[in-house]
Amino acid sequence: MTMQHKWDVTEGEAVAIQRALAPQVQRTGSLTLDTIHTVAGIDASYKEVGRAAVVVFSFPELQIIDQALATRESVFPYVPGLLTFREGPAVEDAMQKLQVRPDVLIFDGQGIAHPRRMGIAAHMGVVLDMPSIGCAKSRLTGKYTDPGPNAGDRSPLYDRGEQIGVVLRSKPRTNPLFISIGNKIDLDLAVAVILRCLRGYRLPEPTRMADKIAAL
DNA sequence: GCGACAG
DNA sequence: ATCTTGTCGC
Repeated sequence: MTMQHKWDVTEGEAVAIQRALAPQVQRTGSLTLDTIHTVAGIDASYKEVGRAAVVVFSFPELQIIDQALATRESVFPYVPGLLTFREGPAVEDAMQKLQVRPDVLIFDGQGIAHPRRMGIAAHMGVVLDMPSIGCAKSRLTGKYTDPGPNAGDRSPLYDRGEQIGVVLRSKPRTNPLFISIGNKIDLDLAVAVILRCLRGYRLPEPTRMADKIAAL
């Protein structure tokens, strides 16, 4: 059974929560490219307060059909590996304001490509009990060889004997994206969804738009 | 003990 | 994440 947890915790408690929640991540799902009709991009920005933006797009048309914004006092500091405890609260608020419940969530951060396999996409996927994908702009953990120079070229991301994600060249002459599953989806479908959300920019349309809207 | 380190 | 103009390259 999935239940909620508090966000007002110490770093030690945050790590304990990640370890306790990790077993609840579902690395496969029942979704397919044909049953996905909506995808949402999620991102947050920080100044005095934190702002989280969620933008829902029709899929595969990629037209905006809903969006929500939420602000929250930033309490937890940015600590590599504990990003969820900084951005999670605002994301949770924004998700609650949404009128449409998207089929898949795309986060600007890691999914299971994380030391404890609990990056923000995996964590929020479990808490919200929704399919989710991690689409980070840089590496947190894992080893890989640079993917080829063409759009679509990819190479596996490994850590401790298992593949935890895919390093994807989304656009020529730009740094690759780090794709990993969040919850209730498999890696192949996650990559397929990201590829179909690309529109000529390095970032997929959902997170690119959420990024733009979250910026203060 | 020395690096690495999502946003 | 954020501070920040112009500039090199496709």
